[in-house]
Amino acid sequence: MLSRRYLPSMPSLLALEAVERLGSASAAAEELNLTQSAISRQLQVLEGQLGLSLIIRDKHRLRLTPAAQDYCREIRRALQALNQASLTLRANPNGGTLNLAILPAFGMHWLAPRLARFAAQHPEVTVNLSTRLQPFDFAISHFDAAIHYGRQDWSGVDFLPLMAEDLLAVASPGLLKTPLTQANDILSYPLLQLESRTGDWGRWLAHHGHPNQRPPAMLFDQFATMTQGAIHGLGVALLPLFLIERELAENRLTPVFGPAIPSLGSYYLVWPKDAAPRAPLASFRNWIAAERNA
Amino acid sequence: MLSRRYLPSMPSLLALEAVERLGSASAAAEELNLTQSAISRQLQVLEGQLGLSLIIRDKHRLRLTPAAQDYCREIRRALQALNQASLTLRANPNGGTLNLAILPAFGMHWLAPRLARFAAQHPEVTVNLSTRLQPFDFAISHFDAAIHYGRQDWSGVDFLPLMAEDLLAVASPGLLKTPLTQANDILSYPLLQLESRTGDWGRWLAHHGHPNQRPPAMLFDQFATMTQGAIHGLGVALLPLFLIERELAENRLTPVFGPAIPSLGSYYLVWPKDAAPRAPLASFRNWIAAERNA
DNA sequence: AATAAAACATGAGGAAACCTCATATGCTCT
DNA sequence: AGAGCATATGAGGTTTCCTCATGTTTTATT
Repeated sequence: MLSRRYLPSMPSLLALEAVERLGSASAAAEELNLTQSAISRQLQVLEGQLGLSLIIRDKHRLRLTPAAQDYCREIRRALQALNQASLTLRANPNGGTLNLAILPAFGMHWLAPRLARFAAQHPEVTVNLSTRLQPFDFAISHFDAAIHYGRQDWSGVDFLPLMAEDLLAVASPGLLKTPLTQANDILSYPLLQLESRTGDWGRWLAHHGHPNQRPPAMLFDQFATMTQGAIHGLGVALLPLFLIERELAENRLTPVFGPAIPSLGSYYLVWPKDAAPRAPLASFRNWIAAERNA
Repeated sequence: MLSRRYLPSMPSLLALEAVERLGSASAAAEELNLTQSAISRQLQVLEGQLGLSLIIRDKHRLRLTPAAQDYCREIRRALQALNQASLTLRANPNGGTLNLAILPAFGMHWLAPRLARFAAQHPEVTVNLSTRLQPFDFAISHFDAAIHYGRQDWSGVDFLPLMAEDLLAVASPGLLKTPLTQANDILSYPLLQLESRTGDWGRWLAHHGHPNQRPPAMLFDQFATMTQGAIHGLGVALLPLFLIERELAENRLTPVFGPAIPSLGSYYLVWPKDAAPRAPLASFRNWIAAERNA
């Protein structure tokens, strides 16, 4: 339960936050369209209410104590959440909001082109997209749902498969002087790999008859940068087909050896199993379930 | 930047939050030690400031609009964060706070007995422990550090190995009528397994000369419940030695076949690579680095 | 059906919180 | 030394917040 007694007032929190960020009461006053006097008093009020001193007044400079800096970190996050929630509500007074975590590559290539249709069908829902590179625990995030890649090895969630993935070994057309005659030859080139998918090259080699290898590779955190690396001749990359159709068509990337092989994981829409049902999520689920078949 | 203009006042947010939770303005007034009149006015103020109506006044009952319910969900979280931060600060005005995510089993058996020593050495640091079953992305959580289990396959983090783990196949003493003569025989008993470690039985069998198996198993989300299941004769479990020393000593669990085998992963202290340095985390890291060798 | 109980809205007015202005004081830099 | 800039504070005005008292409508009870 929230007790009114220990919650500081909004102006005092804003004052502290601005002072911490801007380094002086005067600067904070300017940002908040107040006088320096107001800031000074709010800081005193806050210290009085919390019953401790937050600020070391040292030769007419304001310095926050370490504890106050920690405190500031927390309240800033909370204030931003309040601000964001209020702005979202103003922007969209009738419908709901859907907070969706996406994978950057999938979001750009698969979801983005389709999302306009969802927005048209459900103008009452505002979709907030936020990019995450890794699966995460819904219990500590504020997302209604997420796009994950993997093998359904998540717990406490329901999911809906969206798309399988095929991986093709590609490189810049200039990289290979002569075509490869066997898969193993690829080891003489630098290999590019996603840091979240470190087994892929081993699987690719096994698929072509060279099991139990775990070749070293340059690591990238996102497909986008890895694709750019491959285009610029950094090495051979194992990339999802759906991401590089254009690069292949325009001959900026070219297959190196063999056909595309199916990826170990797939893309899923994932949402927490025990969350209270919400209309925006239900709409989105229904829409995406229809969309993935289209 | 936070603008004062769109941040509602604390009293108005508290009023909305309480009304949503308790269902009436009168009840909210009682909880907040205010009059019903005050609540009624605060709701009007909030609606005026946001420029929309949050409440459907239907036959003298207050019902929140769907958008207002969504809004409420967000502000409640933020208010609780503010409350929590303020209370923590009051409780510990001089030192810092360390927010640590732990794995339940490791936290109970390894960390808890040692943590008192850290608290004694660093009375200025308050440690907040929070149990998480899975690794997570620091970018969306508020943790300073975490205890993870795995094989260092995380990105954007630094880590410190804490402890390796040995797995022993155990069961209730009454479960096996006759001792097993070969590892394979274990397949005639129900197997218990952690849902986050689905490869373990396969690895155990391979270790005993039966590769490429992936036996079905009952899934548990935590070691604690799985241990209880094993004790009560549910089947054979593969459990970390350090968790079941007592159960073995008191003969509530007994080894089934073979010695303990090393686990694929280890326990690590993990913290975000790019976070601003903080004294509490540094102290904790130093302490735990010394502790793990003790 | 009448009545009591409970819920919300609102006018009036006081208290508290918040802010500004004016001014004092101390540090810093040239 | 003096200009410039920083914070602190007394005095006083404005706004926000809250209560009291009262009225209206709904719901429950007798």
